[in-house]
Amino acid sequence: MKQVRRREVIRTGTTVEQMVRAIADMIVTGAILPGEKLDEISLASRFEVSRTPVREALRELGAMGLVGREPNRSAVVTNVTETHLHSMFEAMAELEGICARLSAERMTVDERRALELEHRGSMRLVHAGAEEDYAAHNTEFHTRLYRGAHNDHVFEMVTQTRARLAPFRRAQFRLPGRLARSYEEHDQIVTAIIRADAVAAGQAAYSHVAIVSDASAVFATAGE
Amino acid sequence: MKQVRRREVIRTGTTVEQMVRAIADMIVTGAILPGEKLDEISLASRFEVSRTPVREALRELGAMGLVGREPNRSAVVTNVTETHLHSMFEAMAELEGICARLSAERMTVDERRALELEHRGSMRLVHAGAEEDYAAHNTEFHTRLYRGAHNDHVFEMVTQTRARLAPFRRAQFRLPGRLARSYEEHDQIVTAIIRADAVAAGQAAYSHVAIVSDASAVFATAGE
DNA sequence: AGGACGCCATCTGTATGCAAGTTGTAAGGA
DNA sequence: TCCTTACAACTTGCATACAGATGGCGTCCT
Repeated sequence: MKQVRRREVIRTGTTVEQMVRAIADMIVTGAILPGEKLDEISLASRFEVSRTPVREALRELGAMGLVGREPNRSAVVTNVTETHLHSMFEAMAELEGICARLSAERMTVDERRALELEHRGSMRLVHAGAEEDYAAHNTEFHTRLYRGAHNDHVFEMVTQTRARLAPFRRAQFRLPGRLARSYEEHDQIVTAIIRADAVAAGQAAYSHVAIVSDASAVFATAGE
Repeated sequence: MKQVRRREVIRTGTTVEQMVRAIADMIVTGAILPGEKLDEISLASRFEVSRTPVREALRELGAMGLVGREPNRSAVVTNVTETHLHSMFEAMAELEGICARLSAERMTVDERRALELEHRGSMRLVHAGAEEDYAAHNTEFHTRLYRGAHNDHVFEMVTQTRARLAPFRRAQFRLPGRLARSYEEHDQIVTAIIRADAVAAGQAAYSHVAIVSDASAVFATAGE
């Protein structure tokens, strides 16, 4: 059976980098679902380029782990096994813990203040139950943690891991009461960082992610 | 000035994956040095293929972080800054710590036994001062730690990080007394893992790598 | 003599064509 | 009826050709 679903043509600037980002976004945002095939010709026509740059984009996405590639087979949006998913969430928790710990030690005064402001500002989103907006805030909040660690390589790893987990985490804030609990957990992290309590920050961040992982694992399997 | 140095033709099987591995090996083993340009035409003739698969291989290496790519420029073996190098070593220490900690918790009896055997067997290499052989043992030893963590994603991250650090770590066992000290540090890690003492294993592994990092940083800069 | 402009060589980026491999399907036989 | 097998359509892998960009070098002007 063919992919009958019609896709609109995408007119970015058609450089390979932009295609990579565009396809990655589609995967991360769920416009393309895990397991779905990405054949080169369709993508080429969607982006209005030839197959050559598409192939390069797919290979890059493969190296990033977002799509799987086998010889003479279409690229496929990676459909990770449950154990691999678990390993990614666990790794994510470890990485977040590292970032929070290092942030507690290394953040500048300005960074600490900015983090706290960002965090406090999200309280009204919790009260309003604005899931979408809170999700955006959440991304920003965590990105600040990653940057605050002042370690480029850790930043790279955590960013990539987050990208690969994104497809499985989409519905996390739909869980009843998750917003409020998330805020609480952020609060512990922020407090520890302001205090420069590295151990507490690391632990708080670790469990924050670990909790989300449990919740999302349920959703990921339920959504299939 | 042209790259006058003659390179022999490489006759692998000429699939892109093999080219990626071959080029990655050259970078990791130092056959190609950081900062060196990798122009597509030369590589194509060396591998006896056209530019197309070479381009894909280079893009993949770029995604892996082994080479840098800018628009309309040759790929360049990544010449990391000192701070980035430091960040990678720090990340490596964190990852090793995680692996050792998880290994202490999760290794099977067989894995623990194999690790210990591998370790004990290396003692004679220390006494013989066999740097090359000890380096091979060292790789094997650490790989066992990575596998023992039973976490695919962590394994992936630590493996990739190690690959990117390899060019800067080549001479590490040339330092006087380093072999014996390395053995001692391995011993602490093994002991902790056998005891299933996660915290001790993590700390021992962390400092083991952190120490190596200091030593190698010296060498990396001295080698320029 | 020094600097600026422009041309040329060279390399990267993309398109297209062809060969090889894979998958789905249909026909034939057990 | 079900399984096997062969063929056909389609998709990927690679090579080649062409277009666009960049950097170096020489020339010309000041």
